[in-house]
Amino acid sequence: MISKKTKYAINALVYLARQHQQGPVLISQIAREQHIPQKFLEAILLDLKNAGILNSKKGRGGGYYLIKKPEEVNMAEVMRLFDGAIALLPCVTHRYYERCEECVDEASCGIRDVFQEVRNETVNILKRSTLSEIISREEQMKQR
Amino acid sequence: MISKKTKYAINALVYLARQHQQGPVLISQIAREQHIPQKFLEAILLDLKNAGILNSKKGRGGGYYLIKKPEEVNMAEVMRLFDGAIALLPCVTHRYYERCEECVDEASCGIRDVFQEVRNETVNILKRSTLSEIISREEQMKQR
DNA sequence: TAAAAGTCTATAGAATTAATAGAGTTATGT
DNA sequence: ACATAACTCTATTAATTCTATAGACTTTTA
Repeated sequence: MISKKTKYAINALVYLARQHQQGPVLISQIAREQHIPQKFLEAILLDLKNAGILNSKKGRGGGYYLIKKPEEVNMAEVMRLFDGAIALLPCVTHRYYERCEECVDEASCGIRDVFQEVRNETVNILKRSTLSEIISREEQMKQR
Repeated sequence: MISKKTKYAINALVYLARQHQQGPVLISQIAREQHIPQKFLEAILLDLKNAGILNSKKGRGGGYYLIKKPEEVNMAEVMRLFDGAIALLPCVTHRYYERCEECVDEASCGIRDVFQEVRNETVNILKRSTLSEIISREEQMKQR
């Protein structure tokens, strides 16, 4: 399961992507409308800003806004930022690789092979799932 | 990430499947050869027995052995047994369904739609990954 | 009938996740 | 200039889950 942090992050991003290029949005507004604890959300938005996805403006009339294009922000990136590796085994990730302590022979491990496949397929799906993709799917679903 | 419990379970199952129909295997032997803490393994094997995958024989010459055919035990089943749902979101599972508390409108949720896809693809892969499938892949990898 | 082997209950330590509190800093509009 | 709105940072805590261990008990069989 993904963490609440990731889920909150995605929801906030979709919310902000919907008002792309309409100026900064208050943290308090995002928190209220997306049902996210405000203090928790502050930390999340800050991480997204440090990752170069959002930017913020201080003072009166300030808030957070998207700086990447909605079609350039994908779910794999967001998940990695908050939950780390996407793979289900430490020995099948590129960036967070770690050997399984109990492993007898990694090179011929059939389990590893299976989860390698799961990881690849999952990353493929998550990479093509961008904010704009999500929003356009939502519009389609609403129309029916 | 999957839990160590699931990982240990899979390793123990593959180990037992390799000696299918050759009589009971000692817990202590599985623990030693697969590098699994023995007491922890005992609990795992018991769960697998209660799930109808293994059976045990007590007393001298006893131990655990596979009662399902190796081609009938798949990774989806094992993962669900120890880690619960395979899906990454509570709202996209069949057996463990739960609404996301913070969700504004589930019916038109684009995030849900994405993770639905991930879940379906993952379950497909895990279901076709049986013990015999894993073992035959391992044989292939060893030959090279 | 003793030893080998599985079964069961309880507990504890470690790690992670989720959430909150509060002080501090910065930018803005008037 | 300056009050205010808003973001930033550090600590702390509560809750949950995961991993592992201990020990007593029961069953089976040579």
